[in-house]
Amino acid sequence: MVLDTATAQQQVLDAADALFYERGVQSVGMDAIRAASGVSLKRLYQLFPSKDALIEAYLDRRDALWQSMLAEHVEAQTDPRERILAVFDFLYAWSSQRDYRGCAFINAFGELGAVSPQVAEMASRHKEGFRQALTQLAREAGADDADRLADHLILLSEGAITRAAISGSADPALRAREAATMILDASAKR
Amino acid sequence: MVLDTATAQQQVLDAADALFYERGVQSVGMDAIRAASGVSLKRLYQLFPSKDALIEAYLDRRDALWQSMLAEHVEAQTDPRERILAVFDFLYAWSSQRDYRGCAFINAFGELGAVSPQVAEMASRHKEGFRQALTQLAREAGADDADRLADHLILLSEGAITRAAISGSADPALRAREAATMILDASAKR
DNA sequence: GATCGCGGAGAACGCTCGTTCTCCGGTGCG
DNA sequence: CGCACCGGAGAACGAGCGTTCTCCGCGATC
Repeated sequence: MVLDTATAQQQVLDAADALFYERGVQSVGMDAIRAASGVSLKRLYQLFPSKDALIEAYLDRRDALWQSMLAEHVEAQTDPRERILAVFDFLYAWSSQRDYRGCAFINAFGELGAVSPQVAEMASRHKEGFRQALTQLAREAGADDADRLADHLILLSEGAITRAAISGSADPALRAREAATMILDASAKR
Repeated sequence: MVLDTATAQQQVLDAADALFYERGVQSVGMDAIRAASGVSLKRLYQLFPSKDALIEAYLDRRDALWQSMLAEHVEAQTDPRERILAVFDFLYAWSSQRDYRGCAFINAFGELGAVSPQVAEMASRHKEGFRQALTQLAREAGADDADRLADHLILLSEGAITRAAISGSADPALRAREAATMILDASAKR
């Protein structure tokens, strides 16, 4: 089977995403990715010169996908407060997926953060991006200390993400949404 | 060097704890634990028949240690509200440690949760224990829905734990404490 | 003092895995 | 039609690792 570069790359990334996310980065061998993608090892190494490069591409794509899914939920709302709460609706929808396994960056950081500065850096950047998105939403909502509000909201979000993964339930996102409304009310009343 | 069983076990667990926590479970070989503990491989395998068994012992000890550190901070306070906030003071102290790398259970779950039911189960139990401790504190504080309050507090806690690990700063614990006071105030006012 | 057995040091074994190499069939171009 | 090249399949290689085995010295026992 002969594939042009673009679709071969797509299939490799699809396979890597599914396997890395499901089983963790270190537990998945390059051969498993070859088998799942249907792309020969030779080609695989032409597209990504090492496993590290593939991991990087995997995380890059996750980051982009995650941001766009979040944006989709947020942009469906117009009221500034509803836009903030939409973050938690997104988390609920995400953590309800059958194959949900938590945040790929937190998982990769736990696995390799101390061993690969590359991965640590990408996790840090991913979370910083999320922080900035929340800060922007907090600003739009007219918070007098948008940074602080964003910090509080991000704690609830991260908590919901990891608790949902470990407990295997999407409930934490609902609880996080409740807590977020309380924080929003308390912030507004100041 | 000849060691009696108890101290050999102690040294192995000390070495395993330091290495597993710092670099992740999969990145550390049995030989590294042998070198760090000064216990021969033969003895090591007499004490722990497999790496899996050692991982289990490592997590067990972490769980006990973590619970006792938490209890220490909580019990230093008598006022119910202060006892709840002491949880966040504990998180601050913990995440300020130089070798802090987040929650060992979250990290192990990210690495092996999908591959080892053993590890997944232990992570789940550890978090459940934390949840129950918080529920107890919430009850003592007279919350009308202690379970819900505990759920909100645990989200802030988990968020602080993972954010501190990735950002390399202990600030998240301070932000979590602030958010917790807001949640407590809002809960009391109902 | 001879013997037995436990423990230490580390070599050995078998397996996995990241990466590269070999062989080979097919395809496009002169 | 012949040839050069690209890509596929998978063997091969070298390293790392979990686990076991071998060899040897030492202390205890009769």
